Amino acid sequence: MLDIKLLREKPDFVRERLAARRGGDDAKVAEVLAEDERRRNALAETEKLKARRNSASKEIGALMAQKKAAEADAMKAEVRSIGDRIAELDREVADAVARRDDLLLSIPNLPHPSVAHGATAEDNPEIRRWGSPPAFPFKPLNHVALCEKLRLIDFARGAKLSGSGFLLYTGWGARLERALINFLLELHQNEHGYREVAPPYIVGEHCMVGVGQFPKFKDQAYAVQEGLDASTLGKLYLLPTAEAPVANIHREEILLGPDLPVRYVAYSPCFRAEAGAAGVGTRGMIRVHQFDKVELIKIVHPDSSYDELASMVRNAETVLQRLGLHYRVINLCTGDMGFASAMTYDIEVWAPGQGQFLEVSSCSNCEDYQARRMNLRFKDPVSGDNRFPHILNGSGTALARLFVALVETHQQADGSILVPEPLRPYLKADTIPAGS
RNA sequence: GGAGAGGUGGCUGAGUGGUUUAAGGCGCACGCCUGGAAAGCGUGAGUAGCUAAACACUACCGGGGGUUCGAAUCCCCCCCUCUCCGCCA
Repeated sequence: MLDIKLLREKPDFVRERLAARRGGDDAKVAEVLAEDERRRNALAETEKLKARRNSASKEIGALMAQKKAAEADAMKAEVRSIGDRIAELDREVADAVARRDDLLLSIPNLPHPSVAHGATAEDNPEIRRWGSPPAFPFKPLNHVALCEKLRLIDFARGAKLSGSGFLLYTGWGARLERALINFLLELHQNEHGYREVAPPYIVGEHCMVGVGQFPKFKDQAYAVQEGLDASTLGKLYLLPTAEAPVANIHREEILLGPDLPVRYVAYSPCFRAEAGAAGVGTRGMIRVHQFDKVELIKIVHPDSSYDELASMVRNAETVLQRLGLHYRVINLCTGDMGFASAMTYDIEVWAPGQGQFLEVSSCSNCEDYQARRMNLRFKDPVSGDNRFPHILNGSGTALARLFVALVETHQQADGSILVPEPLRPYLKADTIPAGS
């Protein structure tokens, strides 16, 4: 969430930054400030009364010790009426805080000043391209045809088991998926300095709030309940990204300065309801309800967060370079950025069978927006103050679309798929044979 | 799921209704002492709110609610940890 002090001190600046976003509702600023004002007024009064009550209670104790019961009783009556007013004011404070915080939780992060103004994905500046689209001396197939021909994925039976949007990986397909997961984890751990963690795949609601998934995207999550006990519904959710548990690992802690930067890499499946997205580019593996992803998370000092973002993007790019896949990096404009992000780079890989770039990684600096929501702080070694660190997340990378680009790019004239050299130790094969 | 025990500051550990503004100890920071150190002595130190800032004040003893003039302490609900039992990959 945003810093309430920033809203108090520079409300016009906040309004202007919010207006630059798609869905940035700058009208909420005034509502937040009104609740904050109500809270402070009630708080000032209740604290004065509490000070009076505390001192009076001590006096009562002294009077009773001196056996002055009549005087003590008179004071008790006075304090009792103060107590009623305190209870009233405390309710007002609690109500104002609840309303203020509900509003704050629904306000997105402010875009970094350098982010390009724009409305849609059309306005995202392209930063760079790597490699070039492969040229085929034969008619290349798309991944759906390839997967069916090589029996990598059984789309029909996946849908039979769990409905459309769920994949059944089979044979070489399952092995390739597993090889990719291991390749990615080991790359980021061994070469890029991330610590590997394996998180729960079900997370509490507070974690979803912490990273900014909730309350806005509640309709996109799978809620789970315990058995038939519907009263447990709404407490636990299947994770839409490993960011949800991993970014929250240190929530409500005060990290020591030397602990930073913290860098984690985690594999997890990701579950997304994709409500309302049916029929939009849903053929094959491009948009599915469950996919695998290797996620990168960093918790860093505010001064170094943009350097850390740049290196995170390079870490994700390394994946595509090693696998010999053509890609481009774009910088999301104000209108296309995610809810919690101050700046986002997307990496899009070229899928020859689709004739388009597919997003396989999104690397964001959320600055202190998430840290504030999860009350994660660090002790600044210079000032000794407790401050909010910056939290970054990036896919390193999403697997389903990587799978698509890989098989489409490296398909051979004989129908086999050439396995890129760095992946061979993991798959224990040079090619996926045509007649598998 | 059942039974029992527990949750107090960075750690340890007192505290069953009123100078507790949470004792004592360990550890920490600073100072005195010393040639230097240790020991000793002294001082300080939690988190947040409020404030332009500071002082003061308020809140915080797992979380929430209640009783009371006053709650770490009494009552109720919940969460977590540990031990044993049951079930289980």
